[in-house]
Amino acid sequence: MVEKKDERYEDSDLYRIRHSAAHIMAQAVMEMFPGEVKIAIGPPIAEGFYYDFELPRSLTPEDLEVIEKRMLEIIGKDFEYAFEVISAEKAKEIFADQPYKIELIEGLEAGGVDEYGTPTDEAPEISIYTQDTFTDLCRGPHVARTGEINPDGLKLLNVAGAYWRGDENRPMLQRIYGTAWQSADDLEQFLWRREEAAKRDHRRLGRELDLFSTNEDVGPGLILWHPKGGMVRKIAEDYCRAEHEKAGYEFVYSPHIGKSKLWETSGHLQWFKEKMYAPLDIEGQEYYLKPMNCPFHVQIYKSNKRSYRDLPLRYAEWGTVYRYERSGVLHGLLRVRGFTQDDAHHFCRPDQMPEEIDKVLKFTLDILRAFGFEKFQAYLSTRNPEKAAGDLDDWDSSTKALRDSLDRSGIPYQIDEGEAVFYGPKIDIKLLDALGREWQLSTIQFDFNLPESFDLSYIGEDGKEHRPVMIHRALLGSMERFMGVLIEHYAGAFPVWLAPVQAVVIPIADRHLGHAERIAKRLKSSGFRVDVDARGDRMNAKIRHAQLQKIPYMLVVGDREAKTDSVSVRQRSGEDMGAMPFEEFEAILVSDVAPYR
RNA sequence: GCCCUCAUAGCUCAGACGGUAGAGCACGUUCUUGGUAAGAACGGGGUCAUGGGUUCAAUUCCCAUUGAGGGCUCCA
Repeated sequence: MVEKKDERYEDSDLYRIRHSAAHIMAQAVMEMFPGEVKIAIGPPIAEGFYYDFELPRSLTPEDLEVIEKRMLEIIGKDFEYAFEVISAEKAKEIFADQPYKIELIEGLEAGGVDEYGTPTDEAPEISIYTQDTFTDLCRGPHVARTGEINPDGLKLLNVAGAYWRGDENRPMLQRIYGTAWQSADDLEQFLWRREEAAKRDHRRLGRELDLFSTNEDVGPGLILWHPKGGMVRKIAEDYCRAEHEKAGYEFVYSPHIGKSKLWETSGHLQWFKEKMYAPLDIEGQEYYLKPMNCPFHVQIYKSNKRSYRDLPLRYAEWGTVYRYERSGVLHGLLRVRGFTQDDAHHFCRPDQMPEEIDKVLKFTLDILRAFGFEKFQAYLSTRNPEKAAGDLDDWDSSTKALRDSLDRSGIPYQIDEGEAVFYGPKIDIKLLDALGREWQLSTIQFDFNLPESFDLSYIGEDGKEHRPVMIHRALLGSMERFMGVLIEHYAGAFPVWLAPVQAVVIPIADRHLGHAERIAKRLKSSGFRVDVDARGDRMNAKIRHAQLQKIPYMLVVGDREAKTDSVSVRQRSGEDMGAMPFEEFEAILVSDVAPYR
């Protein structure tokens, strides 16, 4: 990002340039299909702009070249942007043959929402911008003249389908994405970042590093973990389990299916059914594949009378759940149909709640930091009146409890109005990766619905039954998504503690194989993951192979090393650390992984 | 699910007016025994995603299905 820090994007020159570029694109498209184009909206977005059109035919990449060429001509003519405030009647006249614009104008007239559907306080005035032959309904702002757009900073990117107003019941439009920058350099940097992101794509790295795959016969959205990916995941899980144990969690296991009665009681069949798979018939009883683990944990809680002295109870499970996702939304490891949550449920007394939320928030951030993530943004999701179980007081008090805890934690947060799940408000934590991209993993959810519907209780100091409160949380979220994020964050070059192979021993000639095997054996017996590259290739090829596999250390051994029981160490950064005694290298490995043992 | 695009060897991709296919990498064998990012030769490997249709003939054209990619929407 190159915007100035304290300036809002909406106020920046870049925003005007992109907004204006969108208009110029619309003009070019309208000229391409005279009288046949219905224009929708075309705003600037984070790194560019788009415009949605209804067109007589599908656009091709060649069309984009033509449109881009025409845009450069329009820019070259240096047309002025004329701004005018007009009445709704006049606007309807101007856009008489543009049904989408008419709908927008009617929306503006009614007030309350702006042209992009965002709620506004006062009824906005209606304005138009005109450049050359093209007039668009628009509140601006724009650059003063088309010539202010740098033609070398402009590029059209791709075409995609998009529903009018994002509503799948409305017409499907064609959206052209483009980007515009102040300089050719900025554009180049942007394209470089895109390329870098493509290189880090976890689907590509998953194949190249032999971490995981999917398979047509297995089914879409279902992941097969290969030994290398499985190792990374195991290390991550082992580390987390140990931390959970230290933090007072107990481990439980639950089955993958449960009878329909369970899901009726829990409310899932009422609130979550569209994400659940069709039931299985077992001896005339209906069973459902689990979309969540909570009802099982609740039953474990219920298996005994609980005393106030027992609380809080924290049940953790790496539980694999299955949820129906529409085929078009599946994406690598990030959006799948079967995934394993690092799930846990806390049962506590109401008075323990604030402290419990504080603890789990801190625990979450500690774990994420351990994996190398430093920047976070939290979101507090509040009640959705359409989709909410339980009574309003509970929602209010629990939302307040979450907000108070966020305030105490000091991490920045936003409110997501109406985004809560059916059983309670929640905090979602998103993290920023090495490329500054935002990912949602962690979720901490208040749940007062299940204690109620399963009639949970504990015996208080007063000898009477009381209702416990429940927190439902996943820290890494799903292991699948987390691994996807981790792969992209590190571009596949996992830190030593997570690397599936931490070092590879490379014998220079066959006669050094014995020494290589001995080195590997000693490191393995100290608990390190070490391979010997015994293939018939030359040393150079083996080093190249290890580099491409992003193995942290390459240990070259030849005559000199065999004689002195040493290894020559090359790091995957390319740095040659030279020869060192075996013990010295082992100490390096030990210190690399020390914080995680 | 919807719109658009795509599917040829394990991977990345060529290919032909419709006449059953090729490269590089990977894999195997042999030669080479090397000092920090690819040594060489030879070899095995494809029902051209699946099912229909058109045709003398389909991997190629058409339809459907499955899967993948870019979006919309949604979320862990």
